[in-house]
Amino acid sequence: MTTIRDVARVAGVSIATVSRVFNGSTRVSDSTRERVWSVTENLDYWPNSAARTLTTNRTQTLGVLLPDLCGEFFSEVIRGIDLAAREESYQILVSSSHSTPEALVSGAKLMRGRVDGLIMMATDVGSEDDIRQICQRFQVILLNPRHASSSNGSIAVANFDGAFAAVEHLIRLGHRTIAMVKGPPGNGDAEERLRGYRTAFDVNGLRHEPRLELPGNFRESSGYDAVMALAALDSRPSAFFAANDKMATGVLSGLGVLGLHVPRDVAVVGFDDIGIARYLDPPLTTVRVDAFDLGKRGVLQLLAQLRSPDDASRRQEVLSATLVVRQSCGAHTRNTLDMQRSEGHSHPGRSGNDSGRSNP
Amino acid sequence: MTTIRDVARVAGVSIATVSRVFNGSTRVSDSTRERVWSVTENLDYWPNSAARTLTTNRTQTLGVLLPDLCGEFFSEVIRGIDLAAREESYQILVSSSHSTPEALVSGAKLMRGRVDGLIMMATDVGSEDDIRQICQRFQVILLNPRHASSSNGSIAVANFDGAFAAVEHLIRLGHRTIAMVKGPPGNGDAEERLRGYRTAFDVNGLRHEPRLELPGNFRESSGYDAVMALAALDSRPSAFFAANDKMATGVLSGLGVLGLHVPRDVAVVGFDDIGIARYLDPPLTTVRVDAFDLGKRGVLQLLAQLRSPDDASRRQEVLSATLVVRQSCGAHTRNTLDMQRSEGHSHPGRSGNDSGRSNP
DNA sequence: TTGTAAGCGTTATCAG
DNA sequence: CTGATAACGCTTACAA
Repeated sequence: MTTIRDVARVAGVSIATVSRVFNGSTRVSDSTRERVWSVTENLDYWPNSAARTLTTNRTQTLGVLLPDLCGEFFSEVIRGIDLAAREESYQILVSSSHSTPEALVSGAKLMRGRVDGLIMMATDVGSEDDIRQICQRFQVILLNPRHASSSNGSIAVANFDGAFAAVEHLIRLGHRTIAMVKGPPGNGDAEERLRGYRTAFDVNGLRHEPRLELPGNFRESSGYDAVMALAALDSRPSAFFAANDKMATGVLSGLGVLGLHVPRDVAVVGFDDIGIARYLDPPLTTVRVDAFDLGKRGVLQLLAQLRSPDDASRRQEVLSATLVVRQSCGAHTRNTLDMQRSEGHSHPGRSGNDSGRSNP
Repeated sequence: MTTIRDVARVAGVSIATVSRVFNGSTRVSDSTRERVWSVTENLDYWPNSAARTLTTNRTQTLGVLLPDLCGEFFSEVIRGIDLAAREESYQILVSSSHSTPEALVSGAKLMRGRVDGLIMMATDVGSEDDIRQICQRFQVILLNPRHASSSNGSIAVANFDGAFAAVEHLIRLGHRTIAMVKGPPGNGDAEERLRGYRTAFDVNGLRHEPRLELPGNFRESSGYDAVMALAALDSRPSAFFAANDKMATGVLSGLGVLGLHVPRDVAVVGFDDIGIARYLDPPLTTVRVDAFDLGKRGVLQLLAQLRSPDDASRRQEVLSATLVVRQSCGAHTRNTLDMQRSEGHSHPGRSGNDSGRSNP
């Protein structure tokens, strides 16, 4: 393994000079510089980044701590992080699939000395202490934090606003009995979405009935189950709001089994706008969260923070969640299949995910 | 920033002893061990991984070099890598979005001294020299390599076999005039799939007509264009084989516009089995490549290689590509929509991507 | 069982 | 402009 010493020896200079050449110092004569470069080339020398880090305390690397890499949403977040980081010549060190706060901390420990800053998505049950522990060692940007505290930069997702907009939209369409399939208890996103649901009723002078708030766990099956649970009731809801798209898919299945047509008999709205949402039958009205942008913004804010670490004003950004109206809510009158087709073709090859590259 | 020295000083021992405690050496008295741990706790000391790397030459990190992180396929690969790595207590250092061989090399350079090995997906136009340069510095596993050479471990994708199976399936269904929408020229995957297409004809004693081989670029629009290009012809094909699912989607759009029903009038088969394939109308028959498994296997093989570096026999694995028969090829007689529904509900919450966690 | 000290491959601070 | 040399934080013989 060739080191800077080898280059220095062969070039007949000191290692300090070689180092200067690599770091673009001007205090090197042209002839020396050329000689060093040429030797470097011949010896095919690659500097050791770890050693460099030890002295400079800089890594050109951003740590990414995620609770789980499963699912489209996280993939998109990672993609956003990666692209933004690459743009700024940073690499990313990923440690994911952390299901417990302890695992999160141990992942963070391994990053000590190997990253300039951290982008972190806290777990559902994230212990505040553990997170604080991490935050006092690294420059951190929290993605979708439980509680935005001013001591850390963060990018929150407008769960409340999105849910509110979705339910208000249903109310505007004339719905009064709107069921909600909730997310898992203790999950911050789920709670905010539920709050948005309830508030939409309040604001419009309506009452939200507890019996219409059905348990769910973000999985498809719980959407299905929710429909079945309500099927027996006397006054069935005219609309369903599911706390995520997967459960909305289950709701569609359940309604199909019951012989109910969507949106003619029942309206359905989801949350997330996952890839398949527009391909469902009928295309799902949902609330879109731009996961890619979430990651990208995290990087940009972290980099800004790294550049002015003393700046105490850590920003708390909020990523908007926007209602995407398709067919499942009944707002459109067009034929469902026609719409699906035309939507599929109106932007050929222009979807955000379309890299135009081979798969694989 | 507290270091091992601080711990040693406070605990009243030498740094060597502290180091021994952390590294689980047995040659430390119980009392000392306890004292060191307690001081570590109090000082809240986290070891510096970079420094440790410098002496041990081990990083517990795997480098991942990808041409591009866009698209579902790569996300899945990353996910497979991440999960497998995590399973073995490795972190991953990602450098992606490399469009040129030079960028790939510069990404690799930055990994010098920071990874134990590399998982690399070579670019379409990957210069052999650059790749060799990288391979002689790191333990490398090549994902989906252009040409599997025995000097490197690799996981190839059975593009040829998959395409062959797809086209043969169409032939068995009675199709004789089968158009192919090709991938971009120069792309290894595309070329192999084309070869599979042609060979299926040869093997069955049929002739493949060049006029039925249409240009494509892996984007949706080129599938659409291909259909339009053939629409004018006298003897229209009874089936389309697209080199990837995105183009197959475009083909479906095009046929829809022409008023042709799939699969009654024309059969369509794609390649990749991207997430939406089963939700298309009709559900797309395609060739499935398990991207997750590709990444996972890469990690496992790399780790095996790291454990016996001298073992000259670098394995060349091949990842199978299997035909997934849905409705678009016409092999099934069931009602299309019924099938979609039942498929959607028969495995509620059990899809590979379903983490059961919040999105976000 | 513990301490001393020589690295690991760089960068950075001095003199020259 | 260039060269010694002391860090950087840790591991690991080698001694004690």
